[in-house]
Amino acid sequence: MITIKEVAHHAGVSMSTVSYVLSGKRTISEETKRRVEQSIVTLGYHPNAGARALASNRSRVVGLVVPLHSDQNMPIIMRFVSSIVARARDHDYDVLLLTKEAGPGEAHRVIARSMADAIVVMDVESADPRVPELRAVDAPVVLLGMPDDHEGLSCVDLDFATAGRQMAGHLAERGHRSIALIGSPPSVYERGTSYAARLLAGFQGETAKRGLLATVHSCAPGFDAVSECLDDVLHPDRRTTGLVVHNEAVLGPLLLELRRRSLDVPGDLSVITLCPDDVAANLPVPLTSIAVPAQELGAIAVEMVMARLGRELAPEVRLLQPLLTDRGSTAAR
Amino acid sequence: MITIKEVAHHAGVSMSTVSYVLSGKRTISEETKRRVEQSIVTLGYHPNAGARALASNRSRVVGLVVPLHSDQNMPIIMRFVSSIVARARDHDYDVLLLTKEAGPGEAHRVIARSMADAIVVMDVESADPRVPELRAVDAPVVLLGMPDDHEGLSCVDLDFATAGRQMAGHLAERGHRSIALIGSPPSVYERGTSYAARLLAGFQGETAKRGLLATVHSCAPGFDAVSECLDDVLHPDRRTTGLVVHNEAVLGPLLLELRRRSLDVPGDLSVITLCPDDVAANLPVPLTSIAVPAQELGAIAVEMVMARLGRELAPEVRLLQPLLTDRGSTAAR
DNA sequence: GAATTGAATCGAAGCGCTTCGAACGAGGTT
DNA sequence: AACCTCGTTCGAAGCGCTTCGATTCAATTC
Repeated sequence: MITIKEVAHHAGVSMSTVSYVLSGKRTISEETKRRVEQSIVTLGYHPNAGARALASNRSRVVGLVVPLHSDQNMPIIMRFVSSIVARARDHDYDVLLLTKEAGPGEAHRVIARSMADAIVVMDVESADPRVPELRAVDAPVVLLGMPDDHEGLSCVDLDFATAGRQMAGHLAERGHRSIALIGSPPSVYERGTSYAARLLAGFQGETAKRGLLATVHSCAPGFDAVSECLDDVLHPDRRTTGLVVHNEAVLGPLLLELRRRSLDVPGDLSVITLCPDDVAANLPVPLTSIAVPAQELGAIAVEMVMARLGRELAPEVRLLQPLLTDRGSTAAR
Repeated sequence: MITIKEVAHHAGVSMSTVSYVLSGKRTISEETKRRVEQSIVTLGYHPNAGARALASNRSRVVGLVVPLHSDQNMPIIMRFVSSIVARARDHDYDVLLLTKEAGPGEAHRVIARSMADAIVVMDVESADPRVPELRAVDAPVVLLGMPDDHEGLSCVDLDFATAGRQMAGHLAERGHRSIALIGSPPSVYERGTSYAARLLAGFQGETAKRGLLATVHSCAPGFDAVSECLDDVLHPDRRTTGLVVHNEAVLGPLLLELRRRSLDVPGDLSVITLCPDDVAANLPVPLTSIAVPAQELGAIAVEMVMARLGRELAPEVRLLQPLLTDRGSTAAR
């Protein structure tokens, strides 16, 4: 293993000079810098992370708590992870993979052991049991998702309430008077998943305000469940003409089932959804949708965490405003 | 921060004694051990990972290279990740998240910097460009997937050739004489995805051996592509009675299209597939299938990597034997 | 020309841990 | 009584890096 000492010797300078070339924390003459960098390349030097962490009291690692068993939304979770890793690397940070399933102690463990300098937590729920423990973690913590009680914690999320309002409004403006929200399986609501509840609240607020007839349906994944749910949604009494779908896993089967029933989108039924843009665009019928800006949310989370690494910074909640893309799956009536 | 020194002082022993209590590398009297453990709890001591890594030359971290952009199969990728993290934690190892997209240098980087002790690589392809670089990494490396040239590297994978044979055999034994393999889109084969090619080889070997009439079809996702593909598969000349599907994305649309054509499974057509068990079970028609044992594959990968951490061990290829679950979607004729 | 300044570099003291040889008794052997 | 053994424990030397004065030397100032 090549050490900084060997580099120093090879370049004819002291260890500290090499260190300062690497960190840029003191001015080094161009000439010396060049020689040192040359030696580093020639010898193939790689700084030892453990030694660095020990001496500097910084690991250059962020811990990321990922829900690995989450029954659905895997693709979108991956998008978050992917953007978080990429942004972290931009800051020359690596990502330590922690799982939600391993329990709440994990964040504390990696911080206490100085394995990571900060924590990003995904998939935070309304009444997330992890919140108290996270509040006690002695390092910057940023949550993706917004628990009801987020005092003292920094959060980033999409403004789901506004999204719910927007989607209901979009249909209302096109003359729909009876619309339905197809949401996640009951388990998701029971678990108190914050985003589901907030979207629901926004949806119901808007439909009430506009005096629409609105129904809400939980839907499990799988063809049978979808078919059953549709039976319910399309009950003739209600003459439902618009669907707001907040359940990515169900989109494919739902469109299949509509086709099977010879219901045209948007001729017979208008459909609007909230899901990643490429999912909405690549369905059998492209859907008008609000995107979950996973990329941006992840990037913001990393920025927030990085900003809090050096200095003490007040906790902050950032709600991204939804953006609606019209793909022609909603019609006027 | 509580250090081992403070623990030692509190327990009235030397630092080294505390260290040995923690590592178990030397015998310590019951009495002393008890006192030290008590002090650790009382003071809330957590060993500093950097210091430990520096002194012991071991990071207790494994690097995991994950394909984060892979457009499909996210759920199954998560299954792998999840089992790998869990098994690694069983060995008191943490997982550093590296992305396939960040390029091949990543594995080398984290090893050279002693950020990780070993590497697990997911989603390895036939002619994976990463293979040469991985071979040069100075640490245990285990691949999930089997490149054509895997000399000097350890690999774990499902035995796709046998799976192809089994599925063809399963239909043959039920009296089918003309069967079709519906595979992935051409792009997958062109990319040289190792598993697709191996399954194909097994399938063709078995059908040849048994003297069956066998055709092979690439199929893109989407309704139209599936319908077109089916036109081809069901060409009257061949009187195809059995389908082997190796393309998870196509399963739903395929079954739907068969239904639309009033073809009963398994009455008119027997279908067998390779996909995760819960996918096979939750389709409109539950399908007899071979599962991808992600859990086991991940666990084996971790075991292999751990086994290679202490001692020098020869590279090894482990192919898990496929397990077929009958869900009644194939009939005798 | 002595004093001051400032840029560039050096030296050494840690950071918190592991590990190896040495030390120390107590008990058993000759 | 001198000598081993063996089970426990201690001391100290690093592991490779960062960082904080201290130092050097040339340029500038009075």
